[in-house]
Amino acid sequence: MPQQDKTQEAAIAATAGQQNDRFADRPADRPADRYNPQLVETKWFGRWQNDPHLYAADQVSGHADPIKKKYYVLEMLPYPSGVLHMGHVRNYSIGDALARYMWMNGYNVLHPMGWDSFGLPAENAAIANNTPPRQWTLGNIAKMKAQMKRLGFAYDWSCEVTTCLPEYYRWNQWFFLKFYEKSLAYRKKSKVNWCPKCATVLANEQVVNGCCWRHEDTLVEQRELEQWFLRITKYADELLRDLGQLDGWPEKVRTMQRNWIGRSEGTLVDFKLDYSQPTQPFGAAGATISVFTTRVDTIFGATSVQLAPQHPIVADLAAANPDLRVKIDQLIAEQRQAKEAGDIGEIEKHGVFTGRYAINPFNGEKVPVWVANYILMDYGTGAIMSVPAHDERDYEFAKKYKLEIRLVILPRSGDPEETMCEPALPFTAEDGTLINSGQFSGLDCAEAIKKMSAHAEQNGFGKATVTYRLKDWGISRQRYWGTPIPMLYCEKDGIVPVPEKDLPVILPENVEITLAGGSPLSKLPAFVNTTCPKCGGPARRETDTMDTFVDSSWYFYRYTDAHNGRAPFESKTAQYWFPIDQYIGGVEHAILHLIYSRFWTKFMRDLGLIANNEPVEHLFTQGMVIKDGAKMSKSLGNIVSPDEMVARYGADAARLYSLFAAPPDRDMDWQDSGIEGIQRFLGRVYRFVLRNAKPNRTDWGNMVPADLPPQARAIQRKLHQTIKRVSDDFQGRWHFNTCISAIMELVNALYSYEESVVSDRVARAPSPASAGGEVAAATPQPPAAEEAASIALRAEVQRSLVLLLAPFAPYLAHELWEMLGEKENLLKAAWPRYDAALAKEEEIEIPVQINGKLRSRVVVSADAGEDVVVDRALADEKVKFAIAGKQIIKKIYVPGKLLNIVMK
RNA sequence: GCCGGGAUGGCGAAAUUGGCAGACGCAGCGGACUUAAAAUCCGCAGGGGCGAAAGCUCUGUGGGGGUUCGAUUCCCCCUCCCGGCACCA
Repeated sequence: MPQQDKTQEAAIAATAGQQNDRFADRPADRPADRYNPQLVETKWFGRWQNDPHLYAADQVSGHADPIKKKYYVLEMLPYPSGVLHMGHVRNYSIGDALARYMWMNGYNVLHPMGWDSFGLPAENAAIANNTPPRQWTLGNIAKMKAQMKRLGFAYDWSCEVTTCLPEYYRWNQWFFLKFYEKSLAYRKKSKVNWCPKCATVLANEQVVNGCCWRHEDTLVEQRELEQWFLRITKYADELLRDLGQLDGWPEKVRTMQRNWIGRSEGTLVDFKLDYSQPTQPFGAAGATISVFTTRVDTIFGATSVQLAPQHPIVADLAAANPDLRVKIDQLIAEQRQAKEAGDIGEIEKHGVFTGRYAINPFNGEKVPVWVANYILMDYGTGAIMSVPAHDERDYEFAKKYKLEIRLVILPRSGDPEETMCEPALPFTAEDGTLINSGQFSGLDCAEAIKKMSAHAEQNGFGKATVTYRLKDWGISRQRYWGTPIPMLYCEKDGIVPVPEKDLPVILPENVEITLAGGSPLSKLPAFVNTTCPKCGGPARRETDTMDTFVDSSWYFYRYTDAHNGRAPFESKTAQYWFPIDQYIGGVEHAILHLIYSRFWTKFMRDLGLIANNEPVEHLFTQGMVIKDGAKMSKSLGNIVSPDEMVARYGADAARLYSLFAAPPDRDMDWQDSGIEGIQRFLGRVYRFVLRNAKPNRTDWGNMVPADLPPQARAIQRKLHQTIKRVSDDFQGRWHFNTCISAIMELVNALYSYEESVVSDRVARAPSPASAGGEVAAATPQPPAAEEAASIALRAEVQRSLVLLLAPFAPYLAHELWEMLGEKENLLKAAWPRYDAALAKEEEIEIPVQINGKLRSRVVVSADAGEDVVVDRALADEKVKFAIAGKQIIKKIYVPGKLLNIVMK
């Protein structure tokens, strides 16, 4: 504990004796008279530490309570960098509030936490500090776990998952074998991002503006490497289709996934190179150029074929033409530069004519074959037909190189009699009619696309097809700190999977980590050299490790059965808990993690391990934590440390503030002064309960009488309104900022009530109150009936107030709960219910407008009809004045809301 | 360029279905308590004008238009900020 707190504590202890003796009936360990978060939180922290099963879900196999409904609430697991940041605190505060709310509503709640603990930072740290990645990682986990516990998050640590341990990653390997068995894992050559300074592969997300994230002046190269892929594209259609069912997901995320999958229906059409011009032999790539188009209806307007510079046919054509080779290399360089600069969209279009022609199979026309820098090899077939009249890019290109522009679609006119007019070019809309298109002239575009695709297929030069932007998932990483891919290479038997019984393939330790010379594992003969399980001969191990997104694709299933040594998890248990009821995390994972997870779930379903089609029922993406107008980052120096906040204001204040400052789905602006206000509020609650809690009284639980005095009735109404507001938000829109505001309003109302009751009593009292500052002590006794009503009401209010606060500020809530003399565990105490009748206002104030301008207000009973309101309004002096001498045209009454009198 | 989200007091924000704009909190100001300060409690507070004051009045939700008795909210156009995607054929 910091020195400051010790002195503060000492000061409190020293003054304690001087305080009045109203709490003489409290036991010796009585609470401090002032809210001291450190005292409260360390006390409960200690108790919770000693109860490891506090937050454990009911066991499923055997004796889960069949009446309780399950609720699986999950926050995205962190990478163990070693220190929590405010974004984590916000994320976990949302999930924790929800978990606690669900517990209090009687659910069987699963609320686990784990560590996404493989990945490159551990290797960097190993190089920088000469610490083994495992040691560094496990040390970080210990630190962050301690931080999480101190923050009071209610996790069931008995099912903690640490992805870098063999007990977990062996199941990554097991799944990989299953993928391989089903032909969904395969090996092929592929382009990867390569940083020459790091001498290693980078993930796409580690390439920033075409440069290495750690060497910002070093351009990333593309290298061809043999890589393992998972065939996610097999599920592309299902992944797309089922997005439609995920109505518990933000539309933004669904849209992002839809775009990422990028399904595009179109037609493949084969253009044969012109045989009548055999000036060169055809190369290995053959003589047919297959193009992909979504607008086969415009094919009669195709006036050239455009190839990506990397297209295999281009290499053949250029082989015998050094001049062409030079120009094409130039195009490749331009394209690469644009990609690296991240503005491939703005590349200036360049192309070069190959000197060859191809034949449009629809009309037998010869069209020139060009190579262009705006054609991408990794989309479609890397070749297009160019239709300048009906495509903006083709139009721009044709204008530049003076290629023919031929109109083949006219806009469809609404009136069939009307002559169709020539559109401004390029005309790219799909509501048109074909012209100059042989037998297809006169068809609508949509109909033409179908008929022309069918025509191509019947005649063997094309077919309707679907293309995706989504690519198969390359999971090989030439790094050390990851799951070894369980495959072997035998000279005799080729690629051989490691037999299941030999799993896990253990990641060796005591490995020298360097950035040079390829994967560290490849330099370990003891790891690499093994025997082939088929022939017993010598074999080499795969030395690549898996992408860490593999780890996070299924970890939430492992939570349900974290210690299973025979299977990744027990199906029955997973079926009980899945799908996840609520998943909470940052929107930055909208694509990768969340699409991989969906893919993995569908694969596990096809394996028969689970029954659900989707892993996550409701997804919530919280906003970023911002300070001084920018995302918190070391380089900007605007980091707020959770540890420091906990030390200064307490975990409750840090958590409550992270929920109070903005709605959770929006970015929140961290202001140090804001958290002080929250601490003040918690102190106000503390003092109120401290003043009013009288745990030894026997009339504590008495029913609140129906005929309360008006001021007490107002408090009761406010209480029930507050319970309604907070409960509704948990059920619906999750605007915890306004929930907390509502609780603050309730507390403010209690202070006013206390004040007014006291002043009433003082007014009634025979003599002025004696000095002393503490209102209650100075108060003369009220009549017995009123006192009883007041006590019963206060008991209800205080209990409910503490319960309402429990999801947001658990430490203080537990402390106050104990102060109230409650014995039951607050975590399992019933969430307060509101009574709609008690929450209802008896009298309401109706604003009266004249011609839309507010002129007065009238007070009526809540169930008053329009006549009453109008009568009351017309009798109002201000209204009378405003309408004098004018004529009432109409009266608009919105029940319970407003009256507007329209005048002339 | 396309697709989202956003713009409201000095600041973070609220207004849930078209109905009193600014709840709640911060900062600020005034008062009480105190020898004093801190802490605490009470009160004031969008801006302009008039008024000693109570109050009255005009104005105000990025800008411009529209629909409506009534618009922060719905429609059209524009500006700026944030996020994602981007010659995807």
